This record gives sequence, structure tokens and C-alpha cells, in this order.
Amino acid sequence: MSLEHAILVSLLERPASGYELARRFDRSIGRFWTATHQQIYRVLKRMEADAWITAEEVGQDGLPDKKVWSATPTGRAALVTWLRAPVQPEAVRHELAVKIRGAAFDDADGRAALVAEVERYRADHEATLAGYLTGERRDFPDPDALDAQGALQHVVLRGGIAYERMVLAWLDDVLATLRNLDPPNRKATP
Amino acid sequence: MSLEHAILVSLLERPASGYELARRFDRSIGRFWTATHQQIYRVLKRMEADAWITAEEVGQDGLPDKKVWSATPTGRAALVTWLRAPVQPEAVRHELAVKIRGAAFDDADGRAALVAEVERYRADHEATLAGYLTGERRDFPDPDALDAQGALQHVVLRGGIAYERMVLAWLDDVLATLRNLDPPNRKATP
DNA sequence: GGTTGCTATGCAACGAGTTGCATAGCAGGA
DNA sequence: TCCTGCTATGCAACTCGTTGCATAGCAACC
Repeated sequence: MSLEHAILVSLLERPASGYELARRFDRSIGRFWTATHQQIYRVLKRMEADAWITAEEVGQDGLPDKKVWSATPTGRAALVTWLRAPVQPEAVRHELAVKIRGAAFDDADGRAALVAEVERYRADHEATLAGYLTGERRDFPDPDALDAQGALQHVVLRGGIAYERMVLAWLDDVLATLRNLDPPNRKATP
Repeated sequence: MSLEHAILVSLLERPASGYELARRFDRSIGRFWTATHQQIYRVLKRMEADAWITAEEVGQDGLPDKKVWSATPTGRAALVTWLRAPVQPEAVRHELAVKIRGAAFDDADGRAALVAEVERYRADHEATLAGYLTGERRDFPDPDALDAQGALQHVVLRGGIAYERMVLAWLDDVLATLRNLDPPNRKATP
């Protein structure tokens, strides 16, 4: 598994507390790897036991202390070993696709509800895309003047943008297909 | 969770044994929901206990007997209930994206290995796309003359095709970015 | 005759991921 | 004053997913 490795990448990019990591996994890293704070704290403990990371206790004004974690040379070596191993095939779990095929076994009311749900889902993805584009303008104003780390972050973000655009186009296709199954009644000619 | 629901959709489309389901989850359904045969057999047992499905024992010439499962009205009702519930946000796990960002912490040799790995990965996706397109020509020769079930299967397949095309384009972007980090040495002018 | 490979089903153990809950200090608003 | 919400960390229980193994008959090949 590679939650460990995703955390190592994130800590090498910038040291962080478990809480900060959890927030990153809701945003930047979370675009391609999700994790909850419980998972993160558990894995951090294991990584510390393996000496992949070390903590520095930091007191804060008016806030609880936090442990700021950094990757050790051992951790970095473990990351490099993993980087050079073959990429595992992805486990796809696309619930919406199951529901779309399932819609053949519901009635027109159910399909109308699905249309509404797909519209909501589409709005979420539109907001995600807008967020990516804003982040791109903010973080990569001059794409030709990036170091290795920046260039790699940028190409991953471009992947997210391409994904969201593809999803939006497909959802339009889905909506047209669903609407076509139960066309609205036309007024009878008088 | 919805492995149960993916199985219900598959059984409503056509009854099948556990083994046949496992093969479907390596192919058509597997495009958007993966499952191993052990998972499937375990879930089938639970679904039978809940009366969502029933089995018919079928003897075969020269092959072991199999249990052919069908969805019951109870199972179909359970599917419809689930269909009308909100779509859960997807849990994204994109290992390659982690490795790409991690490549900033490896050396040129490591990045060269990653380029080779991305090329292999790209070839896999190219083969997947070719398989989808072949399947589309075979299963949907006349897209305008489909019933509801066929139209919905087709739009999901179009989603798979759009996804693979997007991935291929992005992988080309990734390869260009990686190669640009460690440009090959040019011959010194004599 | 032995090996490999396919159909067909299943158990057991383990590891990963989810959900609910708990603590605790401080800030801000009703 | 109480309630909500944010930072910050963690335990416990449960479910889901993965891996290894086992059985068993038949077919094809060397």
C-alpha cells in the first residue's frame, strides 16, 4: 500500500503535523489520494516506529501543541525504492456508473431523480474544476520557470484539470441519454 | 458499500454464476467496479441470506455444477432504494500521480526508470482503449436503435472511452514533462 | 504419465479503510 | 452563558478488500 508513500512525498515537499497532512489530503494531495485523519495518525505512528519520519514538538500561541513531522533519509530511501517498483493497476470504483446502468431497472420517476442527482454531481465537478484553475493561476503563474518539484506538481494538476473536463463532458452525455429515455410529454394537438 | 448493488445490476442484466460474475468483473462491469472472486462469493452468500438473490443449480457436461443466481423482487427493490440515494463522493487513489510528484525526490536514473514505467502503463491504456472501441463496434453497431438498457450501457462505455483518451493525452504530457527535467546530453561542439 | 490450465466454489488470516467516539483549549456569536 | 466551530491528537470496533491456500473434474499438450 502507499498511503505511507503519499505521506512521504507530502512531507518531503514540506514538513507538517498530522492535522496539516489531513487537510492536505482534503485538498492538494487529496486530488489523487484520499485519507482520513484517523488513517493518517495511525500510519504516522507506524512510520515513526520504522524511522521513516521524525517529529519536532512545536508549541503555539493559544493553540494546542503540534508534532511537526519530517522525512528521514531512511524514509526518503524507502520512497525511492517504492518509486522504482512497477505501478500497480488501479482499482476503479465508480458508483455513478453502476447507478446509470442500474437506472434501466427503475421507472421514469427513479430516472428523473437520477437526472437531478447527476446535475448536482455535475455542479460539484464544475466547482472542483474552477478550484483547480484558480489554484493553477495562483501557484503556476509562469509555467516555464519551474524547478523539478514545481513542474511535476503542475503536470499532476493538469491531469486533474483534464479529468474534470472529461467528466463534465461525459456527464452532459449522460444527462442527454437519460432525458432521451423518458421524453417530456408534448401537448396533444388540439 | 455497493458491491452488492453492482452485482444486482449485473444479475438483472443477465443471471450468472459466481464464477461468471467474477469474469464480468474482470471485463465489462470491471471497467467501473472491481472485485475478486473471493469477495463475490462472500457477498453472494450474504445476499442470499437477505433474500436479494436466489440460486438455481445447473449441471453441465464435463464441467462442475454451477449455481446460477438471479435477483429477486426483494433484491430489485433494494437496488431501487439505493439508486435513489445520493451518490457518494468518489475515493480517488491514483498511485501514478503520487509517483510523479515523488520523482522530484529521486535522481535522473530514477526518473528514467519512471519514464519507462509510464510508457508501459501508457501501452496498457492504449490496449484498453482499443478493446473498448472493438467492443463498441461489436455491441452497439446501431446506437440509434437501442432500448433503455442498451442506451445506458452504451453511455457508460462512452465514459470509459473518454476516460482512456484523456489518460493517454495526459500521459503524453507527463512523458514530455519528465523528459524535459533530464534532457539528454548533446554532443559538445568539436 | 505428468504438467499445465480452465471451470467452479470456498475458507482463513491479515491488512486497509470507515465510523463513532473522546479529550481539550480557545475564539466568536446568539 | 451556552453553543458552535476550529486546532490537534488519538482509541476501539467494525467492515471491506487482499492474499494464500484448498478441492475437484476434465481437457490439452509434451
